Amino acid sequence: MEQITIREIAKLCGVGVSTVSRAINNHPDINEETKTKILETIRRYNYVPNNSARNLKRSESRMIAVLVKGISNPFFGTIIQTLEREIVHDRYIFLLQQVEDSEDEVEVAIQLEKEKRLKGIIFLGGMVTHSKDSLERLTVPYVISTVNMELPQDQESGAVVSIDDEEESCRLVSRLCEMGHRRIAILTAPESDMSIGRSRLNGYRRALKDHGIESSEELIIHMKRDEVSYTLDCGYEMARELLERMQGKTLPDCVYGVSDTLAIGACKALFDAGYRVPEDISVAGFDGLDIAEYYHPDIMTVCQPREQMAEETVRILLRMIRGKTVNRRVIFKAQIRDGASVRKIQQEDE
Amino acid sequence: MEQITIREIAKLCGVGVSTVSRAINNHPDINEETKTKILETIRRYNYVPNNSARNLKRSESRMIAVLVKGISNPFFGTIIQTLEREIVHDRYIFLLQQVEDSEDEVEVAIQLEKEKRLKGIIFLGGMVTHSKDSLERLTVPYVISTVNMELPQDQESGAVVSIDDEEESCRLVSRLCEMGHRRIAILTAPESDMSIGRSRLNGYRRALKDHGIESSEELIIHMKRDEVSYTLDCGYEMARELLERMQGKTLPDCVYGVSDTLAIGACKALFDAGYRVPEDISVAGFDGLDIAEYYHPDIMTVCQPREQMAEETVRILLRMIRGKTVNRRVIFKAQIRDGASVRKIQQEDE
DNA sequence: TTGTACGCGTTATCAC
DNA sequence: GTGATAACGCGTACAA
Repeated sequence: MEQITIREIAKLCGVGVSTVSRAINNHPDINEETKTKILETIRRYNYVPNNSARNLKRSESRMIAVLVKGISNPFFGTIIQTLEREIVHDRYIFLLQQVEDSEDEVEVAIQLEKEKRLKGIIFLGGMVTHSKDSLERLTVPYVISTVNMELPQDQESGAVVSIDDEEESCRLVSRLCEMGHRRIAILTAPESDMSIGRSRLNGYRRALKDHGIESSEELIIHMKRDEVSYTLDCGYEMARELLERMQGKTLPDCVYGVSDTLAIGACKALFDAGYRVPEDISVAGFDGLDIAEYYHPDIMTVCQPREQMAEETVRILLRMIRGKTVNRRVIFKAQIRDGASVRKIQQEDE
Repeated sequence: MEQITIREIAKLCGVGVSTVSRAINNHPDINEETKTKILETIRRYNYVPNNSARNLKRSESRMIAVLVKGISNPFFGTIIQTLEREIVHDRYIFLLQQVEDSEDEVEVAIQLEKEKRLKGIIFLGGMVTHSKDSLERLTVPYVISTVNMELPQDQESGAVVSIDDEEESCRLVSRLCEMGHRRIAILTAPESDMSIGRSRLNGYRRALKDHGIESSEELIIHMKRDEVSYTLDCGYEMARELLERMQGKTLPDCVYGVSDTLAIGACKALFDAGYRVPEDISVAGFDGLDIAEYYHPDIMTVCQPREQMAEETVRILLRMIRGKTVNRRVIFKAQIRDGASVRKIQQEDE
């Protein structure tokens, strides 16, 4: 299939290639008449400029890329929308790039930066551990969003926007304790995980300790097979395992899933086993997904200020692009959203 | 920031650029020793080839692009995963490309095809109406997946894989009728919509007619403001409107949301209004999302065979790429998944 | 096995 | 206002 090029358009119009280029790119110094004629033949012949050639030649673009690992994660939905809105609002071009689980997001970023002459980069998800060596190879500003990562001190072109997972998890569990819950089970990431699963587990442990409750290993359910997967399925399976472990023992007062999806999956397992939520057992989640609010009963959860975080992410990135100094670490406060999935336990229970 | 190029690597190693190129691209005809030396210096200097230049020069790639409109739609989650698995399995490179709501997916495809020298294209979502003119400009095979679109007869390089939305919707509503429901409300897309919302509404109408039930306009709720948005919110709002319309009248037996998200949103509105599902009113959905199964009560729905459809999509595309003839229109049969959200109504009700 | 030279399709810099 | 022409960075005939 013969691809038509700018040269042929030029020939067809009896003009030089640079004139065609001017017409395409809305340059001011061009005769309106010739311009319309050129655009006309471009349409007639369905000519489409080759982006690779353009990127190659162009010294810069106004493009900001959002690299997201696990794009089907419902947590990212509104965040991506907000990022896009803000980026486009500032007249930058928005590029959403999916990163495979097996890929290294920083490597992808480094390649993309060259390929598209990026102005800035936003990382969403992933980023558990990254040597400063690889981050140093980025030559444009970047923001790591919704992942509470330690940034090397000398990374002047990088910033982090997130919540404090451990702290918020601790607050949630404290709240549960204050509502009279003492036997609180947790569904979390594999033992090997060093990301949010770990932080939220640490917060859980700290809250129990603060309330003089001894944490029991049998109430801590980790995902199997070292696979991090915050899915409904997974929550279901983990709750099943919990119930199995509990045979012959007293049921926990409450099950805390470190993501809303885990919590909802757990609810299903409890219902299937004939329990009621929250009458027989309470359930709490984390993240503040819409579905947690729409579930019946609605799930008590830690609501991350996703829109604000996304807005702040873009704000910081743009400031860095413009060479201004910024706060390189912004930790948002989350809000506990009460839900009917957690009941208040009478003091007489103790 | 000085970007290092292949030429400088060549100079540093005291070899020609072609030798460096050979080392990068794993060409066989190169001395192992020089190759390792080159790769070593590439690493030392953090050289990264410019993809734009590569794409420009390369006459072909082994890349298949998946263009998805509305990437955060949970319906696409497992489909995308399956597509990727199958594409990678056949040793093609998978590229996921988001298409903005405001963009024309075919235009994006035409550009991308040139830029990346694509071998094939898969469209997911969108594609409501497309003139054959624009589709004709694609020079590589493509498959429109999960959208039941009419393809112009002479489009030899295109195919469609989907379900028959009208038929399946009709089957679902017939099932509801057979379970004793007569006053069935439907929550669907705006009147202007000509895509799945329209088809599913048509199926609803046909089923009622088949069962000798007169369809009542007041039981048909369209989305507001001509915005197509299959969200929980939207389902909630529409159910609220339905309840308002029903003041002083008998409640419908059942609410049918043309997507599971709408159905779940509707449940919330019903619960908030003090009704029980399904005791006071039944609810049914469409699509077969995981969350419909995990919801409490679990939602009766039409389960699209998403994995099979995704597999078939790739199979067809690969056959086309290899120049074989294919069935250019594959309509899958969906399966009604029963759920506790719909109750059986005694015949005495009539 | 290796190096030279050309071309991929475009934009930018000049002259005119 | 317009047209040559030189890059952009890489892959690949072809010659060595």
